[in-house]
Amino acid sequence: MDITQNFSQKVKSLAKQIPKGKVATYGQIAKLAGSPGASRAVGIIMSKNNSPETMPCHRVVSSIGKLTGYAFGGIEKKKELLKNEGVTFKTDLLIDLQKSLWQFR
DNA sequence: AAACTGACTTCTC
DNA sequence: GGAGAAGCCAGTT
Repeated sequence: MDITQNFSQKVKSLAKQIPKGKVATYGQIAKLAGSPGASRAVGIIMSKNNSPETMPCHRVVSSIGKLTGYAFGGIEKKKELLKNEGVTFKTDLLIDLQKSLWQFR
C-alpha cells in the first residue's frame, strides 16, 4: 500500500524510470513516491541500499542540481556517469537542470 | 518503542 | 548570491 514500506520500493522504481541523460531531484522523487517533502528519506534509502543495479541513484541530485552523496565510488564517479549519459554540467558538480532535469514527457 | 541520524528543502540574514 | 538556521520524512540503532 502507500505506506512507508512501499515508499522505499517506489523510490527504487522511480529511479529506474529516470530517462538516460536526465536527472531527478530528491524532492521530485519523494513526491512521486507519495511523500512530497521526504527528500531526506529518499537519500537515506540510497545510502543504505547501495545497489546500482536496483537503484541507479546516480541520476538523483539535489534541488539545485548539485551532486550529493553517492556511495558507489564517490561524487566524482557519479559525475562521470552523468556526463557519460549526456547530462549537461554547469560546473564540475553542478548539473544544468534547465536541460537535464527529468520532466515526465 | 524511542531517539538520533542523514546523499534534502526552504526561509531568512 | 552565499551562509546559517529550522523543518520535514523515513531509516537505523
